[in-house]
Amino acid sequence: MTELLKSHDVNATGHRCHHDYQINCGNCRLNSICLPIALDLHEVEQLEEIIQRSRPLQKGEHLYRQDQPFGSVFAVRSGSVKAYAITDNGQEQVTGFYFPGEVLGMDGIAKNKYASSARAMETAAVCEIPFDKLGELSQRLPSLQRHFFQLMSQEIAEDQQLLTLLSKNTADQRVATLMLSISARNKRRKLSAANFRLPMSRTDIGNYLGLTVETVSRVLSRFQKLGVLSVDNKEINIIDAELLRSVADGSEPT
Amino acid sequence: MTELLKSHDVNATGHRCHHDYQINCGNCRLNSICLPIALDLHEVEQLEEIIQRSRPLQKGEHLYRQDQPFGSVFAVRSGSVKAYAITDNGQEQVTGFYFPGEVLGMDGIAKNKYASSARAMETAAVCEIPFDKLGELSQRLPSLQRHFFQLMSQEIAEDQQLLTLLSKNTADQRVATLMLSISARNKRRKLSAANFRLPMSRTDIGNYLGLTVETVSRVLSRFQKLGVLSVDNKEINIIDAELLRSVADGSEPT
DNA sequence: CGCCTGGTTGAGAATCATCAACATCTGTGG
DNA sequence: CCACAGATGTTGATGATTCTCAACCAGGCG
Repeated sequence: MTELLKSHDVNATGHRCHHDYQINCGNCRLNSICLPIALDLHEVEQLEEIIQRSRPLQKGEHLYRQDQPFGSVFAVRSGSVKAYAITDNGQEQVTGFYFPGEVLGMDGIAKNKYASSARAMETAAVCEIPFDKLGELSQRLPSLQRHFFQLMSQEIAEDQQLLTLLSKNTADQRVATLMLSISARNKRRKLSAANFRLPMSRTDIGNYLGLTVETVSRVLSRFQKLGVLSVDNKEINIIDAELLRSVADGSEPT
Repeated sequence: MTELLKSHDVNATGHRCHHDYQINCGNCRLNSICLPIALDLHEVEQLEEIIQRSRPLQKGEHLYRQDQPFGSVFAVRSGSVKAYAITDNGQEQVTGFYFPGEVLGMDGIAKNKYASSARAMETAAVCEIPFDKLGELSQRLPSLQRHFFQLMSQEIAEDQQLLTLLSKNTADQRVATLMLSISARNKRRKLSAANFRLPMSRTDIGNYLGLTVETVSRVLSRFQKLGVLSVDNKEINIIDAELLRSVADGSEPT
């Protein structure tokens, strides 16, 4: 319990230093994630010029809304964002969680309007990248064009993995996989892979994974009972990562 | 029964005329689907030059295989193709069905190797588009670049719709939605929206929709009993499209 | 302090998976 | 052209996982 509070402090500190308005792509700690390409200094400067950094968004504020005219894609700089779509028959589907360094909004390009809405799950800062300018710039910078093709391709590949998760895996496997995913993304940002705070509600987790709140809650409780991880509200502490992995890939019959 | 045979002939005829080797993008009946952009004549010619058209593939032949080095994206010219991925723990997941005019293989761009395999579900012809050349050409033709961004964005948006389907909808809704999707894609190709032959097996349908073969079979039988559609092996005849839609969106409690 | 949202836990119900038998279709070789 | 074998599809009976409904608990905020 007291252990968990410590890890929470670490995260909170991480936040504060990210809310730095002076940041640019060149010095951004996230650029190896957000722009994992060999853009040279001059090229980064050109990209720099089209990117807009606004004030941090408050929890609940929207980056964009479904059916609004598409204009920009967004890179998360700090905090976290969820994307969700409302279907014709009015049900909400969470389509993704986005952490610092990750890019969202690309589903709007096809129809020139956003296919989903995006809102901050906590205080968050984002870089807004106007897509028309990005297109122009990509005409001149082949590596930038290639990078964006890759980003979109990655989103496709990840969605397809998620399809498999929803289509073939049990509640245990889905929850375990999400925990591992968040852990891995934390690690990539040089944060703890074992301790983290979930920014989203149980309802959002369930919605994303195609499960009810109750099932998510039960699964997490069971994981705790089994000693796989500890749960204290939104604080997660992965105790036995190996076991969690074996649950996720189904080799561990829970 | 005899009625159905007739519709089958129509499809078969459609096939034959598509297996035309002389075809090019300019005269391709599918170009409004495959390239729904304002490429001018000269631009189409340039695209033309990089596209490769090989002999038709036999049923079961692969366009590409998972983990192979990524090289090209493919447009289906005739027949149909399924994409599927094998997960770490060895289970197969069908990630998509592709019909004439549709483009696949874009999941390979991110990691420079294909994230899935693709095989012909029946005799099929495809256009192979080497991606490095496409990238170069996109540098010079802004509308082509834009088109490919749109294509990939569309794939993302469609995958996310599929996520919703798997995550929130019943077996009935999933099957109904797939039938409507195939119907709509048929219609787009100026073929019958009501009568068509499913190129894929029940197993593939179930795999794609996250259901077992038995469930797919039962659902189709029930639909037939309810007078929504008629099923004769792979021949589908949509009898009450309105009812089918209401089943798909959940407003019809079957 | 108490309300309200969000989370947990329990009991019963429903959907879909599993297992099993049977039917039908396809294509191959006699 | 027919017969047979293997693959594919259908149908039924049973069972497991997850959902639904309901009660309860905890924490945050006016």
